[in-house]
Amino acid sequence: MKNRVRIKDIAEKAGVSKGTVDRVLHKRGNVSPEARKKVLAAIEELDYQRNIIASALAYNRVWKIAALLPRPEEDPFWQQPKLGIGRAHRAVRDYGVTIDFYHFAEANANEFITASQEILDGEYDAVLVAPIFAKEGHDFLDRCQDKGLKYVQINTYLPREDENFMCYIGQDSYQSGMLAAKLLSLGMAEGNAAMILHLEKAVYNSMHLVEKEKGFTDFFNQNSDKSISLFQTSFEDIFNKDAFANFVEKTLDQHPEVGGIFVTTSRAYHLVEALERLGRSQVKVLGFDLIKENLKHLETDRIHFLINQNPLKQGYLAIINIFNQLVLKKDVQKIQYLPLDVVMRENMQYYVNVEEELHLII
Amino acid sequence: MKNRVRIKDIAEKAGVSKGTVDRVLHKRGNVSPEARKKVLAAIEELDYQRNIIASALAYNRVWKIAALLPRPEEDPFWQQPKLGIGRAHRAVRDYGVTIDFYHFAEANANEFITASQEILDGEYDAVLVAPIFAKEGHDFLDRCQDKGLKYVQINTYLPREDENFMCYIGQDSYQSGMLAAKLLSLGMAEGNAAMILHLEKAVYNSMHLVEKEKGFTDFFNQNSDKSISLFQTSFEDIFNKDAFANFVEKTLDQHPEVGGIFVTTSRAYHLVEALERLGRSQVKVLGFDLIKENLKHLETDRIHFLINQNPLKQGYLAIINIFNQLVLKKDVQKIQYLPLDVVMRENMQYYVNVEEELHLII
DNA sequence: AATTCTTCCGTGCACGAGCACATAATTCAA
DNA sequence: TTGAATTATGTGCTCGTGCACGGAAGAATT
Repeated sequence: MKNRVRIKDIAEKAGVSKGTVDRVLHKRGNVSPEARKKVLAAIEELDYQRNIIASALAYNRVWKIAALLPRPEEDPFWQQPKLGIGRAHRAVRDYGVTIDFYHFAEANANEFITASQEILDGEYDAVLVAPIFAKEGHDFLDRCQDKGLKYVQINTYLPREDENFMCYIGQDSYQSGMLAAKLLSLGMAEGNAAMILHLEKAVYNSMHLVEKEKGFTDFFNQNSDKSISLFQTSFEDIFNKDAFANFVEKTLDQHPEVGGIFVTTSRAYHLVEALERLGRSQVKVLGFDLIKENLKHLETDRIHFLINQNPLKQGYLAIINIFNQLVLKKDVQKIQYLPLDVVMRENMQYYVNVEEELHLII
Repeated sequence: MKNRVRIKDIAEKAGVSKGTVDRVLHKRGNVSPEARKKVLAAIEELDYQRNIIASALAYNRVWKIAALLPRPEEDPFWQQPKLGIGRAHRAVRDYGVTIDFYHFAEANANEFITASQEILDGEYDAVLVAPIFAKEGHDFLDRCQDKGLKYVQINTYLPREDENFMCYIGQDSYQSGMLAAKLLSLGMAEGNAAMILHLEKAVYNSMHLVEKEKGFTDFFNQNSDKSISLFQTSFEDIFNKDAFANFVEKTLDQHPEVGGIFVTTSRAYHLVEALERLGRSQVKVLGFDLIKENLKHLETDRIHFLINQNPLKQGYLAIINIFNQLVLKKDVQKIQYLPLDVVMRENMQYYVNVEEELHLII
């Protein structure tokens, strides 16, 4: 590593010792104005940049990060961010970063509260959280704020202004609705209808579902080259297959002109299985997330489009961003939207592969 | 950084000195079988993993990488890999990695030869190359092989078997043709025609254009739910706008049923401008690459789809892969296809943003 | 004038791995 | 059985940065 400017070089140039340079660099005080000036001039002139490697080695400290996510055993979606966090951890481990996982059930806000309390008591440097409960999420982040604990949000965005909010990594739900509408509209003819289907409990507590629906309807309002009618439905009890098939059948009978169905959650595969039972597979289906169950149907073109939420990347980038800010002291962007990947049978393999093998520094 | 197992810990556990452990780890020999056995047992038991940070600092060597690409001033596409290489360089700089750029004109194989000779003379540890000339590319890689110089290919893949071939980072051209066909077919009706348009000189010297065309036609052969006819055209002299407009007009007059045009290169914007002059903007257009000229038309829905070749990521990952193999001594995958991103007006902003700010370790 | 207290600055060790050199143990030859 | 050659092992310095400690110089107090 020749030619790289070292602290020692600055010290020589400025005619002081490396200790003084160090005090200037770290703003530790106890430096005379003249010495300070000479050091700063030397830093400027030689274009000094701290050697991160040596710095990390010398620091020899532990950066404690907590990750607070829904239980991955219950929903395959949440395995992906956890995987991404693990990958990122391997990339930054040698800098002294440790990560502890805390989990809660997706339907259980109390578990969220309990886990978040443990984190607050745990002397962490930063926390990565998926604040899927709006109220409890805000409460937790308020307390992080009080305690001076830095946090990164993934997947769900709770708008925040305080100093400790590092960044949000996730999707633009509204725009994903727009994109869904565009994709479904491609194959639809004049007079067709588009159906919005929420397969989730308590839809209107989930801001991102509301936003998706809004984007979807706005697209059709703004693009009126074909006249397409819209309607919205939802169904909660998806594990009751008969009831669900009945519901689908009745809805389609009422709306025989349906040309496309927008499933706002990751459960498009349930719809497809119902459609198949009913022998109504000609309608186009769009859903979210590259989970196994969906991919199976994408491969046979029964699901026509999936929008990828990049959950692995969400976890990966959240850790990398914490690392950049905490350890490398870089500024990071507050809102980081991941791309809305359009996945079809013809390009799915690459997204699935990428999930398997994110080719970054390990 | 507590609890991490160090060489010293292994030495103590095995009852030898850290020098002996070092000799075992680096297979330097001069270790008695018994000592070796004890050391290996200790490594196993304590699950030792080398501290990359400390290792890089101690190595204190320079890794010289050469990058051989077309001149970015001549084609905006090639600015992107160069940007990606720069980003990656910042991420690995402190490990002692240096990168020198060599450029050649896209139409000038002699410049390629000259530059590659300089690289061969330059004592590099690895070279990143876009071997867009098949013959000259193979010649160069043969000489790398003779000299023991490791190489990574981006963008264009020349199949190689030798030891020095590290990996290929780029696209699957055949599959991108398939995807293009699927996308254009979505909006087409029974009896429509799809047009393949090569806007490039010497098309049949460019393997990737041939592959794209093949994928495109294979899609329609394999999916015959609608009967769509296909035909192929090409035009070289794109900078002669009148001649090109004439050509487009004549072609469309001969094929009035054209519902979609597949532009196999990054020059879709030329087509769109010609169509506009002719007042024939209703036909769907698909092209490649998120360059400024294309994005302008994507935004107004005159280009309907762009397939992203991820040129920035190609450059970024090429360097990261060299780093992983050279410095960190990890195995890397030989063929790494990047995803085929479907970009439309509704999701373009995210891909453009990502190009601006790749959020990785800097 | 002698003392404490600041302010300023330099020296030296630590981090963990790599590697050169010195030294100890063993083998082999004469 | 002694000396040389070979093999095995340990010691200590290096990389660049961070930080603690201690000393010097000057200001403030008695």
